[in-house]
Amino acid sequence: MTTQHYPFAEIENKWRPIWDEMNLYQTGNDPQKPDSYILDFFPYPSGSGLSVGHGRNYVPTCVSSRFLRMNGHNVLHPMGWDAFGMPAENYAIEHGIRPSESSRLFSETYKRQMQLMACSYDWSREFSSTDPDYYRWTQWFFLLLFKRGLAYQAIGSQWWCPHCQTILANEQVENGRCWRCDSAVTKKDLQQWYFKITDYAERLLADLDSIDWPEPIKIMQRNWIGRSEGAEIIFEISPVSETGPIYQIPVFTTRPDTLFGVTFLVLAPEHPLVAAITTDLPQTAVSTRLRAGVTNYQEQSCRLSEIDRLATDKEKTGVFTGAYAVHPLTGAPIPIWIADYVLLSYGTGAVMGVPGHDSRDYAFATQFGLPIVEVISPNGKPQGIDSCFTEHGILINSGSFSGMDSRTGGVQIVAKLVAGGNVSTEHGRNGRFQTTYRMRDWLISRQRYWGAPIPIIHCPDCGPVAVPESDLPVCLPDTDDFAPTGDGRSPLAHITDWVQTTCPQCGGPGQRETDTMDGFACSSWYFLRFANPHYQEGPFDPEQVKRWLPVDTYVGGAEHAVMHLLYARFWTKVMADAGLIDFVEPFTQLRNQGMMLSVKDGRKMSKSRGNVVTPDEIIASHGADALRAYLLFLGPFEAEALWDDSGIRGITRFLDRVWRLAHEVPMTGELAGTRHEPFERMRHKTIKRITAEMSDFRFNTAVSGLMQYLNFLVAAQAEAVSAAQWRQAVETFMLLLAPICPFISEEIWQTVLGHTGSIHQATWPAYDEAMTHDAQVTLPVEVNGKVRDRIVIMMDADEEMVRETAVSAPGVQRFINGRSIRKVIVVSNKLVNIVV
RNA sequence: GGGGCGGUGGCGAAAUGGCAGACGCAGCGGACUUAAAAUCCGCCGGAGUAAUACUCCGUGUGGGUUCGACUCCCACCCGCCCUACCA
Repeated sequence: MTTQHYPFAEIENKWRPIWDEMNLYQTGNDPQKPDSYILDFFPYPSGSGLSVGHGRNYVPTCVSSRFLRMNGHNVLHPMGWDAFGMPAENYAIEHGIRPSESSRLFSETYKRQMQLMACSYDWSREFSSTDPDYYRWTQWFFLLLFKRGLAYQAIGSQWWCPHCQTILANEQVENGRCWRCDSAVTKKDLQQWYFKITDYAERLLADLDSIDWPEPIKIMQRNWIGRSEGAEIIFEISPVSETGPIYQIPVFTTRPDTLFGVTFLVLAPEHPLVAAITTDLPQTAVSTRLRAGVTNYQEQSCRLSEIDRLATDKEKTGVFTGAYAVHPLTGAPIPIWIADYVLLSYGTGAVMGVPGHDSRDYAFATQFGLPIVEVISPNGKPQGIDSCFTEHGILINSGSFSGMDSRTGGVQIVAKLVAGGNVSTEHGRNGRFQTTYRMRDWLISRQRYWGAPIPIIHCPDCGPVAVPESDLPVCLPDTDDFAPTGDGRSPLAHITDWVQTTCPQCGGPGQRETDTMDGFACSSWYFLRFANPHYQEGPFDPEQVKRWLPVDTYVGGAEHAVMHLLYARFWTKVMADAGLIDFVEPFTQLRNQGMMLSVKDGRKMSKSRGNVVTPDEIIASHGADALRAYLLFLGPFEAEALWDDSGIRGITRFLDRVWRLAHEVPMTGELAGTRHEPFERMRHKTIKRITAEMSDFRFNTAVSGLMQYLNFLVAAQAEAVSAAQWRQAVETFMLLLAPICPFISEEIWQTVLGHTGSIHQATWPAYDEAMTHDAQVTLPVEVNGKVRDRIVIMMDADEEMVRETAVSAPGVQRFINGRSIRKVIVVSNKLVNIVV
């Protein structure tokens, strides 16, 4: 019986229920075997379901898991849902259902599609971050951070998305726009909860060196953390009157060496000291105008959209406050300005203006006619102030520091300030060495319903009090009234029954915190839960976590480079500090799959662009095996790939030919007396190659390697190969193909080859190194770097012999043409190059 | 402005110091067929030549290192992505 085409639908329908029945992908538990934990990023199910683009993530990890299982590993390859958050909630609002319902619908679709693609997850470990059994422990972790002083409340001017009606964290604002809905964001003052991730900045930076992550991701994290070494320098303000208070303005600078070049100070418009120091002497017309100007400017910069304010090419703006600071080393009066190019949230919210050596300060000074002083020069001679010089050099015009190298000088200037400078201060010093980080604390409050409630009770007498662990979870109340109200408070605030409670500390009346947690809290520890998702005694089972964690291979898109991946590292370090776990990095190896672009417009596949191809349609028309193989074949795992429907025909043809070959070649009968040598060598070569490529995430070349092996086998049908050898070749082929194309390989394995067990529980084939190359090799022989002839010699032949054979080859002689040979390079088993 | 990634046939790509274009798509020619589909065989970077053959050119551009460079180094051009007054 020879069937022309591989009947994918029939074969898939046959095996799906059988595999389910035998629980094929259950996590291994054999103490003799090594354990491997291979994990996909926690997906956030959306209403549009999966596109083939998602397969770029899930298929490779599945193939890897299958490969490891066949290589004798216990494999933990689980899947679950990061289901709190706005898409589910917005969908619920639009469709008049509850978010719990929309979340369930979305994750069911994801699961169905993943199963369609034959992703080999252990579904018995599935959970959702929205299960009270799960978020109970997310709340437990909140309390852990709270008790360790790492969760705190502060009032702050925060990003506010008018469309989503919620506060956003810094990293959720992209170019002044909301990362989810793309609306322009504004600012709003609210009491918020923060996690003190900045306490871990140094360790988050340092430990990057110990993990096997793509270098670009590490670089992005380093940039995000933004460590910057310099000094804090304190400027005192000349008192406005004899009795007035003496204010101090600390500034952060990376260039203390330029201190003698300071000609002004600039505060952020929102800086708390602005109102206090702005000259307020109503008897003079000038200062009244100043005060009005400052107030006016402050209002203006609040109103400016973030996009405008961040536009670096716009003209510098600012106003003078009327106040003067005292230069800590020279005692000179320094005018104090405010300007929106200084950010309150970085450093101290104030900078010293050094127009001679900072391009922004230069632009500002030029704009407002402020003096420019040159204090660094490349060669120690004044260069003039027509432009600003931002490099290091030799200090000039810097008192006793003149003539020093600016790096040395900077250190000495700070040392002088630490000792007290020339101008006395109350603290006895005018500065110190200081390291600043660009990273801010992690804002976790969300004024939305669909999230894990923050487990805090506000008591008028005791302040914010932790909900006792025994009272967890603080469940989300069932309500139909979950739409945001636009007043900046969570919808939970309107559910009085839920809000009103008693203080666990004093027993008096208390009110529940109504903010919910950022979804990134849920995804900061889920990888621990998978080790034993049904554990009830704590967030995770310490014994199973010891066994499986940290995650061996973690796979997802590069877009989470600074959010999820930084938060999860932070929580892991907190857990380690609390003695809960014995490792400090959650993901030993990270790999990023490339984006899937549509061939239609060359852009990322997304529902809004209308260029989505779903796995459902491809599996219906070509089968799951073809989809899987094609996804891998498109290009390198980590590179972006273009989805082009027409290319999948190549895979379909390949599977049809595999099907036919397996049915056509003779696999029973007498073993011939002699073994077909090249046939056997090719088998070993292919095993070696595919094994290496699978281990190395080089799935695209693994697929083409299998195609080449098939081409070889098809051609070998013309050769005299014994039935036994054919059988062995077809078995090997199916085993190598099994992780990529689980259905066709299983069908041939059991039905054609007659095995009784599943191919997915079979052992990966072994190869003999000695058989992975031929006895003879053909070497190209070059003359002056150009191939002129080929010689056939024995593998590992003696170099002298190779040289002689090469030189005497006719094509070579023709080109040497009597010239003298200067050098002969012999690269063993590769090539010969003759230099004449 | 800063950072990252990339640039190889008509297309997706392979080769990471050693025969550039494996493997596949599309295309062209042929076989089979009444015909088509499917399948199979062949060709498939450019130029020169009647031509087997052969020669030359060719991995964004220009230099360099090397017996030898898609690969390493320097400079530049182009595209995409991220980030942005971070003091």
